Amino acid sequence: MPKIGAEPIRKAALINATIFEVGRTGSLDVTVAQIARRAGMSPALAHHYFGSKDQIFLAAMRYILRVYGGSVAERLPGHGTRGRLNAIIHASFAPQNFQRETVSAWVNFYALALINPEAERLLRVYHRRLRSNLILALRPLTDDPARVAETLGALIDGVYLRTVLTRDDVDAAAAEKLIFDYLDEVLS
Amino acid sequence: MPKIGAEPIRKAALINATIFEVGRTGSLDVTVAQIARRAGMSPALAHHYFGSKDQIFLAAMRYILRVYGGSVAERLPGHGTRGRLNAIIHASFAPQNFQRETVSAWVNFYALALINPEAERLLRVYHRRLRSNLILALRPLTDDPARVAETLGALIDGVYLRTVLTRDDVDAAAAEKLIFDYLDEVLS
DNA sequence: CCTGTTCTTGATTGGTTGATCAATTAAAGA
DNA sequence: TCTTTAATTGATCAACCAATCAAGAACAGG
Repeated sequence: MPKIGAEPIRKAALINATIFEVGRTGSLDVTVAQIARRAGMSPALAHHYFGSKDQIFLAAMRYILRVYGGSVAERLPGHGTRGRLNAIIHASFAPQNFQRETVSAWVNFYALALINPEAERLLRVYHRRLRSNLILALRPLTDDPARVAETLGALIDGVYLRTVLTRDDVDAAAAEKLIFDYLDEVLS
Repeated sequence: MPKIGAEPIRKAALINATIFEVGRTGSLDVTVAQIARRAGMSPALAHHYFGSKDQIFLAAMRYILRVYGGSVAERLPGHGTRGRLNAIIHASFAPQNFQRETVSAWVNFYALALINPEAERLLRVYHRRLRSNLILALRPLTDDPARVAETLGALIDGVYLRTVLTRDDVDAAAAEKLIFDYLDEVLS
């Protein structure tokens, strides 16, 4: 079985398995053995490719952020005056982001960012990128794009968090509507 | 030493120690032994009073929510037309909420709510109470207090989360200003 | 002084976990 | 064919942990 070129395949499988297991258990309290078994290999191999459990988590977090970034990018520039804005908001409330695995990954990575400097750095990068995307989208629509972007970014995070944490029936459409209502009010 | 009436004192000490240790480590990955030692007793006693580690966490979460609720209540009704509103917002961004222990407790309890039904219930209660407080405060200020309350609540959560997660220098004043700017725009 | 209750812990246990390492298998290259 | 390199795992270890329990210590009430 040992064919050369297994590394990227194994790593991808481990990242998938990590997100799946974090989603299934709802916490970062998953063992390397669980992850490795889910990915169809021995725990020793997982350590071989990633070195430590922390590195596995960070790779999974990078992947989640990359997917989100990609989902924004592929919707840009969009159509119309608010095309860019709509694209970003729509990406943020895409069904993908409400899947159990994604939700759990985000919330737990937030917690991870509190103790792991690299996780914190990744979160910062994500925030910066979202912020500059929003400012670019808002420039033709308001006098103070920076301020509106700051508010809008926080609002997106807050609405997302409340939707996933305190709703049985996740209503992405309602969440989006709340954002657009805000925009209708603040843009004019 | 075994004086009668130790239970509430021991429990309080354990709750304090729990919040301290969760804050220190930045995660829920603290042992009962750590908590008990910090509270100046044996791990066995902690189990004796709370039954399980989960119950200790939930008691700590109840305490955090109660403190926040109290900090809102003691500022109400406030002065002037926006008195109630100012009070709630001011309580949400009080220095206490930016202490390492409090921040870590909140973020980790968010994650806990994903897997522990009782934690989720507690979070729901908090959200409901904040919501009805906001609606009451907004009734004389807008035609649609429910919608503004929903937005404002999410905005408070989002701004708080971003402030504590992606800032080295926590600037509570800037966070508050962002909230008030939103209100100035949407009210009137 | 005696008895029941509360308080308290040391010792223990059954189970788990991240990580290491030697050893095996198979492909690639010369 | 022979050698080097990548892939892969079983076995294992040292550490840690939540929970239990029996037993001791001290107080209150009678």
